[in-house]
Amino acid sequence: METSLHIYNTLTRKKEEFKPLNDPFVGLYVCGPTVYSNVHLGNCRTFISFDLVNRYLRYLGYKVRYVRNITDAGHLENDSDEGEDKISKKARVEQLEPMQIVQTYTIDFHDKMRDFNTLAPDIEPTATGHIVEQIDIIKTILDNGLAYESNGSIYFDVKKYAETDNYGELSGRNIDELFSGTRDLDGQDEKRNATDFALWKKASPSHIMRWNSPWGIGFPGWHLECSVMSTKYLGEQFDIHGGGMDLKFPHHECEIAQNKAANGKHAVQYWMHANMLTFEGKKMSKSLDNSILPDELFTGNHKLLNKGYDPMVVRFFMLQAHYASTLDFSNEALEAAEKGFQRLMAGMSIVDALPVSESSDIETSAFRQKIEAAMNDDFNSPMVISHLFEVVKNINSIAEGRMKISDSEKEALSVFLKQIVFDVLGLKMAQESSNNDFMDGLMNIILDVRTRARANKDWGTSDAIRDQLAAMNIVVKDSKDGASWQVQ
RNA sequence: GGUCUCGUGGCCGAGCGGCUAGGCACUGGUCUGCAAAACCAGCUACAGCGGUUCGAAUCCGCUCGAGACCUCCA
Repeated sequence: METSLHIYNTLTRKKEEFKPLNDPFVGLYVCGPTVYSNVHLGNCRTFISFDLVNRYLRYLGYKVRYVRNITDAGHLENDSDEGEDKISKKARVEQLEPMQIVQTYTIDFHDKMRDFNTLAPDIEPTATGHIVEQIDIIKTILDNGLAYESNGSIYFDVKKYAETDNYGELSGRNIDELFSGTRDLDGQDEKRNATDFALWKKASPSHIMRWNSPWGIGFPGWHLECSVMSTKYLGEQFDIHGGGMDLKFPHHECEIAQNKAANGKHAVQYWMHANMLTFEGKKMSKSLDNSILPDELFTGNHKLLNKGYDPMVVRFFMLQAHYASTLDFSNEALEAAEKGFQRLMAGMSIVDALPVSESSDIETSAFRQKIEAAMNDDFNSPMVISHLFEVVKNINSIAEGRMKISDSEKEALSVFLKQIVFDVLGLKMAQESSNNDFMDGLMNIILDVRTRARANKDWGTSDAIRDQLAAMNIVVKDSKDGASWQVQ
């Protein structure tokens, strides 16, 4: 049983005990989105995964500085040298100012992150806000002889770097194979080797996002911003760097190389990679045209969906899988998650009203120990949830008088569950489908009529009301204490 | 083609050398005018074939199958 936090480090491919560089402070950097379109569900999974990490670190008492960037420049469309900047292209196509694109999708991103109840990062820097710093680091790398200028652009010299350092240490790539596999450069290329990547790109006359630099008008390379902003806000060395699995190569590999080329240090102590959300076994991505937008999922307005799901149901669904495993998305899986989530929340909502006894059959401290052990084991949220359902089972047993709980244990359980479910897992009660007094008033009248019909054994009226409401997706639930309703 | 990961009951998904994870579905029960809801109980799976071991879903080998990265992606 793990009594201290262990993290799977994708650099060493081992689970390692977490020891912050500067306890109790923890530096956490996560690669944020490129804001050229709406965030899709797969993106959200990564950020929810690292939200769990952030929340648990705070639960453990660490003083976390969470930095997550917004990529608003420099991210090229295709090959890291050929294509157009994604934001620039969108701006050109839609005839908008690039910063309009950035603003629109940054707002969308923030809205969705709020829907999913993720904690905002402490610092959210943008690439365009750090052009000066990016130019500075390029100068340093040039001075260190690990980059070269070519026709107004600056490229990182991977081959030179690989003479003293291990390019490929994170992704497990063999540098020689990398060179031999991509040898055939056409004569036009500005780069010395195909593996070299851009630190600064010369802007063509049509390129709208452009800045002045010692090498002429241009824009920064994509990989640079993360090196620069993590160093600026977390220092040359910091604790955890996270991102999606698909950023491992080349993005994170390049980041490592840039940092080492600039200051000789491997910045990151623990590399963490969140795995992909798949649909029918395939990675959800825009290019495969199988991605789903959060709003489509919330409303159910998508050809692949039978109905809409509350953001908390989606979050719960994601937390039922380990962050480092792929998670397959389907209607069935979501419906299962919805039922499970409701069961968990129902259990939580009756804790405070539980009858108490002198003695107690359950011990909150035992649950706490198991649940913390699960989280300590590389943030094993599925295991945590499994333990929580054990707790729910006990809560229900107490409610039905088959088990006992003491007053002090009840208090402890109530506090603990809120900590784990709300603060660490970041769940909250799902929004009532209809949370307004007008609707409640109407429904009370209707259910009151039905209750009176039932009292008179007028089953025809009673069932007609129930059936008609069901046709409107309103489910009537009868219990000993009267009828309640829910929009399905 | 290269690098790597994974194949768990009807579905999703933990576990990763010995103690039947969990959720959903399903079946039975309690409750109920009936149904639904809720609750309780049942449901003993680890791709195939070899090997290591007292013992393997878990380690090793092979076979089959799937996926990711190598080009933009979280």
